[in-house]
Amino acid sequence: MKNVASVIVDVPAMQTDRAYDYLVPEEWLGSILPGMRVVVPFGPRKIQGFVMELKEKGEVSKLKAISEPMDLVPVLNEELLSLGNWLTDKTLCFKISAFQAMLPAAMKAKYEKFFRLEEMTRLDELPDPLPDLFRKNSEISWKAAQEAGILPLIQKQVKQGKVDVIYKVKARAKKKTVRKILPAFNRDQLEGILESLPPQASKQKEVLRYVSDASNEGAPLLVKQVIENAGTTASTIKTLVNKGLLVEKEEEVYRDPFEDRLFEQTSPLPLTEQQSQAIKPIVDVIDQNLHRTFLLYGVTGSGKTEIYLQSIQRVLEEGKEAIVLVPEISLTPQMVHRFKGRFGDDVAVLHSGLSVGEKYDEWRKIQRKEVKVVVGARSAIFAPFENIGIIIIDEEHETSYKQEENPRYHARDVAVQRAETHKCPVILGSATPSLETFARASKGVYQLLTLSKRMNDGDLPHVSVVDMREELRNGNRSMFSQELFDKLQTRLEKGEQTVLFLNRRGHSSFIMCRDCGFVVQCPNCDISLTYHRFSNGMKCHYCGYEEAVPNTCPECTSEHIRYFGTGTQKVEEELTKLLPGARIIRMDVDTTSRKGSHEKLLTAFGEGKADILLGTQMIAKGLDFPNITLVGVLSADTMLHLPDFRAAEKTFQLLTQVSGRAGRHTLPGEVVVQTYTPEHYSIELAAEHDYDRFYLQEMAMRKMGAYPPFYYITMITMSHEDLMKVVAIAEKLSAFVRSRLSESTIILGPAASPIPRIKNRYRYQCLIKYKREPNLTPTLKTVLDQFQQQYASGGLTISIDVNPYMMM
DNA sequence: GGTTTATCTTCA
DNA sequence: GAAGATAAACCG
Repeated sequence: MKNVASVIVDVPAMQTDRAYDYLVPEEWLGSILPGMRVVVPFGPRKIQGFVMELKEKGEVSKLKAISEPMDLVPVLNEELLSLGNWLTDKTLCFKISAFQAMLPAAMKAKYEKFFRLEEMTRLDELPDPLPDLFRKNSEISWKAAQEAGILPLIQKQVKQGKVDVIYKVKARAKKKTVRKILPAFNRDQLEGILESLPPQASKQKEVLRYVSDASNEGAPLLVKQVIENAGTTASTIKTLVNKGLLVEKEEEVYRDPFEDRLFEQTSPLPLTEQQSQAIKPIVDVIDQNLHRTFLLYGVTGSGKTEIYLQSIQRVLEEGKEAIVLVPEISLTPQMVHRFKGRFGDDVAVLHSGLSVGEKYDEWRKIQRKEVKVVVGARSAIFAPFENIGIIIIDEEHETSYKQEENPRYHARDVAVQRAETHKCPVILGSATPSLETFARASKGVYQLLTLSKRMNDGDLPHVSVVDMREELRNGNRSMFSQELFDKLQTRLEKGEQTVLFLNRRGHSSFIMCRDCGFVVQCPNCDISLTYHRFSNGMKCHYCGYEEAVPNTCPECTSEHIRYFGTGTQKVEEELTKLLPGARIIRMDVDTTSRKGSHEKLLTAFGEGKADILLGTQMIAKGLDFPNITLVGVLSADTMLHLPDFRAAEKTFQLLTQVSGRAGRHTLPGEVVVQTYTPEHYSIELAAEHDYDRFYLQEMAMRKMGAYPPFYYITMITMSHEDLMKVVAIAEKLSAFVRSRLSESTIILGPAASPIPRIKNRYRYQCLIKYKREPNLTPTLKTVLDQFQQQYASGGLTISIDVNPYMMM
């Protein structure tokens, strides 16, 4: 009899990163299955866990029993369970983190502690104010006790055995319900009932008539609607329920994030010659149930989405499911429209803009097989489908597909892994593929499909690169070059729209003293504080530290201290000064933080309510309005100087992407790129729309620097409050790693991180570059093991990032 | 991660 | 020698 469950418990720590065995109580035998969440006793408390497998015998002799199951059916199927193990191996994360990453946040448990009277304890034994409190409630929450300042008092009672501590696991997920009512009689009885009611109860009679009439077939009616349609109130209905004439019931509903939106149904569009060529191999692979990865390399506007849609159509016809990943989808409502438009209610949407509850509901639609297609951001790659027929990753090169916290996975790798098990194709789509992907396509590891023509046969916009040093020499000190300014003005006159694009990184507005050059820095992190006009304060992006803007320089007491840099707010100010008539929409963290505001601003712009859209990289995506004929990039090279070997690649991708926003329809588009380094190949070649040459040039650079795709890299970052300690540990750690890895492997460092201190912790890093290193994972595991003690006691943290995208 | 248990400090 | 602080061990 398999009545022992091995369980991964919700304690993300090295020591607990293994399965614990529990007895399955008789009453749950057969209903507790692998992949379910359960509540288990762990030490003195109760926590959540995932059942891995059922077996006959436990590892130790006496086992505790599972307290209760948290699910009716498994939330992780067999495939996802083994995918979790794979993820753990690949990213060196805790098992529990891997499983939690695969589920919506709503399913992560919350814990709370309570005090309860021991059975034998009488109230008068306790000191004030405990008797009163326990008289009111049989349980006092830990938090409440703490807030009331009586925590030490209660804990004393606990020690004396008079009060007990109990631990509760709370499910975060709440299913949304609506109240509905049903008549408790059938239609023939209605007249009799109406007569039996007192004559003055006219409202009640009206409601009964309405309900009896409206609920044919005995379908329950929404209370809300009855109130509206019968012109009554909640209390009338309540009275009728109390009289037993109506039956009330709660019914579960999905929160619908797209409730009041209509999606116009679309049908497959005829494909161009190139599109048909590209889709053929995909369809072949679908028909043959094969796994293969395709790179769909198509210039902006070449119709990649239609290929996605028709491939999915094929997959659905075969009775299978599809996963579509898009970068931070809340930014591309247009994409949602296209999928909902084609596949209607078969589509679930998972993106960061949804509330926890909404995400949970969308996830359950997938789990219950109520949808066939999921469109979502990174984590949607874990959608619990069981019969996947295709996985599509749009804008494959986007770095948001890499999760920057544990488990540090890349959705692309997970996609390929899942597609292998499901024997289905993966399609990576991009106009500017990542070097890694394009290199694989060139080598034939991926199959390359090319779309070189724009669908409307339009030309790519003309890009002119403006040397800002030249502008400066000519005495133009503003942030707009003469050329950009002239073109802006022409657009305004013609009533056409402009998008102005500002690189945020490295140019956020900091506070600097004009006399001595002093920059206000965060006291906890080695980074300058960012000015926020909203609160007239300065904020640290890393630790959240905030302080008011000083009136005088703390260094030299000069009064010429003010904010610098080209924040979007500042650009907006200058724009209104230079072009007083222009209507501007600004999109940045400040104006888009509220839910739905992003879409609202975009819609307003699309409806022509503004002449200029000004924003950070968030506007680079999914912007597709016919009236945009000018795109301006204010400073193309800010990103170029970051300490990141992908800086050139990112610059190229970004410039290509923004330029693609201009002239997508009948009106021709123009792009102006302002830069201080016009000779840089990433800027030059982006202006020429020449990805192929950029690829060759950048590959040469990567080869020289021994970077991906020629080498794999893994980054180890150590941090500690004590600078000397972290230096010592870093030395020891890298020496150890060096001793265990092969000769051909390059180990850089240890060296201080580009941001040497965050939240008062000093950071050192070590970069490992390797071509083939079978010993790497075991070595890293040993590292984690060996430094565990200091990890636990000395406040050391080690983070390992296999294939990092953030080098800071 | 939280809790209990073992070990070390500190101070009368 | 007890109370308090800190490190180590364990959780089935």
